[in-house]
Formats: sequence, structure tokens, C-alpha cells
Amino acid sequence: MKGEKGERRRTALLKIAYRMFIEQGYDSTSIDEIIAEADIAKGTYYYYFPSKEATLEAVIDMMLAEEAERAQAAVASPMPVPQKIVAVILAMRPRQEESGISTTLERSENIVMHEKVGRRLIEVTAPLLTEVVQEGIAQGIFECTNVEERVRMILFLCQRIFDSGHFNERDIEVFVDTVEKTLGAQTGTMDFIKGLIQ
Amino acid sequence: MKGEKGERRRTALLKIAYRMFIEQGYDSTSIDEIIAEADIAKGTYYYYFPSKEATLEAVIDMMLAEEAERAQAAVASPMPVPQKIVAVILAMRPRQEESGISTTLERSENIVMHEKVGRRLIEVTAPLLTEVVQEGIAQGIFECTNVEERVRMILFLCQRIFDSGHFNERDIEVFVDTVEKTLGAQTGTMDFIKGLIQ
DNA sequence: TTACTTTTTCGACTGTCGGTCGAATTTCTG
DNA sequence: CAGAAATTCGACCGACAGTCGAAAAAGTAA
Repeated sequence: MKGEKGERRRTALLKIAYRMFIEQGYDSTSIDEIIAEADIAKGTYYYYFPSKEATLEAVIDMMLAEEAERAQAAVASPMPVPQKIVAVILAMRPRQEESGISTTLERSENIVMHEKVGRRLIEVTAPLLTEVVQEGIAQGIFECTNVEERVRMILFLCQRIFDSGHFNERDIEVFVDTVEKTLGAQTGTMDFIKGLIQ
Repeated sequence: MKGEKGERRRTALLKIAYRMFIEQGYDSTSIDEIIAEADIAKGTYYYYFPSKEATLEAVIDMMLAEEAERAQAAVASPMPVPQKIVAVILAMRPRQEESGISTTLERSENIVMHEKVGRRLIEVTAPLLTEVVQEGIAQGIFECTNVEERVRMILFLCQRIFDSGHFNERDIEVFVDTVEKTLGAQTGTMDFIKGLIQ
């Protein structure tokens, strides 16, 4: 009939899982390791999570929540449109902790986690960026139809850029060019993106 | 000092693995199932493949080989440029057998396989399409720099379209529009793509 | 306090799976 | 035919996700 103590334990487990998933990757973190770290029996773990994958899902929610909040705040603020775009794109960037150790390096593993984070990130970010772009259209900076689809495409490309070693200048140049053209912006309008990537 | 009989067994195993990976997905196909199907002892299996993942790699090679050959032939032929592009894009389309049962449906599993196939497919296809686009530039159909990067980006988007349920008309319209603009083609030049997707 | 119900915890156990290994068997070679 | 090399075998291992019944802890009502 309670649940408050239980919630705290769940959160604690979530934080441990979060850290370990980021440090060693999802696949190579075993439940046994998590419960050892938490000093907990296996049954207890499965009292709070139905499966390992459910834990990953919850961890991802946790990761995205803060980031989404920050991006949302930026979008709602009275910033100029280009700066809002920067804010949203920055949210797409892999978190420092991640890139530090595992995710970036051994990305042939961790595909599952990486993919899931990516999908969710786009889901969260797309409506925000759509709003910004529509604001830009109202201001005459952009000119296009099918905003929603264009935005999703841009975010998708953005993810690719951040993902693997696709970091050379040419790729970025093509990306910026594509963004400008697909949104119907004047050439050079989006040049500032180049700066914030490297 | 031989290897001919051995090669045949390897190929047989590869074909079994290929079929089972496609029918049930990579993750949910166990080595035990494969060797049962092949009526082979486990040691024999590992005499031919160092690991399950190596088998997947080999299977993917097998899958891509034929497709790449066909695309290559089309590119080398004296077709008009647009038709060559069709040929390459068709090669990106998920194979019928795949979409039939597992890969498309339960794509939350099979991520590993799906991802690997995707990467390899782009690796194989990119140089071909680059060649075609350069031919198009020579003919004045396209006009752009950084062809290699643009092509990779297009293939990437193409994959996304075929991937998940991103199949509505608007997405395709945006895709076609982006391709035209990124290659510097006249509006409408690439409209034929719309037809060949649905 | 006591008697009870509910929530939480425990850890031994199971089944599956990828991979190993040494020995047996077959095939090649001189 | 003898010895070497290639091939096959299957018992075995360790790791791991997940289960289960029972015990302990916490809550409730008298």
C-alpha cells in the first residue's frame, strides 16, 4: 500500500544502470554486474524491472528528459531563430560522457542502445525544430512546404554527421548546403552550423 | 591439403544460415539450430566459422554480391543516366524475402543485422552512383561539387525511406526534392523516382 | 501487543547460448 | 603402408537473462 521507498530504489537502480550502460555499453553490462554494484539480489532487481530491455528503455527516458527540457526552454524563449536551431542541434550531439568512453569508440557493439537513443531523440526533437522552422517561415527566413518531413530528414542527417567519423569538412558543407536548400533559405544563412560542429 | 570439399560444406552452411537469418532474424537464430538443420556437430561448425558474427558477415557478403553485380552491370551499360539511377536505387530496396517475414516486421530485433547490411550496402553502392552522377554532370543534367559526399547522403536518405514505415507520399516528395536540389538538377528531373517506390 | 495481509527481498536454480577442446576419424601424400 | 594433415565429433564450460517459492519487512486493524 506504499511505494515511496520502492520508487527510490527503482531510481537508484536506474542511475546505476545508466552509469554502467554508458561506461561499458548496454550489451556488455550484465544484470549480475548491476545487482552487485547495487548490492541487491537478483529477485529484487526483477521486482522493479520486467527485463533488461525495459531497464534500457527507462534509462533512455531518463537521459532524454533533461536534454529535451533544455531544448524546449530554448525554443520557447525569445531568441532569434538561428540560435534556436543551434540549441536543438546541440541537443542531438552525443553526450560528453558517452563519447568519452564507449559509445563512440566501440560503436560496432552497442548498436541496440545507439539506435534506440537515436530514434527517441528524433521523436523528441522533431516537433521542437518544426516549431522553430515554422517561426522562421513566418519571418521570411525560410520558404518550404512539408515542414515536418523536412525537419525529420534534417535531424536524421544531423545524427549521421554526429554518429560515425563522418566529420570531414566536405560532409558538413554538403549538410549545410542541403539544409539551406531543403528549407528554402538563402545561401549562407546556415553557415553558422559549420562553426558549432567542429 | 585440399579444401574443395571443405569449401562446399562452408557454402552449404552459409546458405542454411542465410535462410534462417532471413526467416527468423539473426539474434533469434542459434548456432544449435543451424547445426541441427545442417546435421553437423558444433565443432564442425566452428571449424568453418570463427564466430557467429563472422557467419553473419559472410552471409551479408553473399547477399550483396549478386545485387552489386547487377547494379554494376547497369551502370556500365549504355543506358541513359536516369535509368542507371533507378537501377542503383532499386538495389537499395530490401530484398523481397527479407521484407516478407522478419526483418521489416520485427525490426526492433535484428538491429544488428539490419545495420550491418545497411552500411555495407552504402559502401558498395556509393562508388557506382558517384560514377553515374558524374556522368550526369558531364551531360549537363546535374551541377554540383562534392559529388561523393552528396551521393552518400542521398543513399543514406534512400535507406531511411525504405527502412521503416516512412513511406507516405510527403516523405517521398521531400526526398525527391532534396535529391534534385542537392545535385543541382532542374525541378522535376527526378520525379520518376516517385513512381518506382510505390 | 497480536494476528493478518501486503510489499519487498533473497538467492538458488533453470534453460539457453556462444564458444572450446582433445580425441577420433577421414583424407591426402610420399 | 606409415605418417601427416584436414575434418568431424560431441561433451563440456562459463556467462547470462530470467524464474520461483520462501523468508523477511512493513503496514493495518483489533
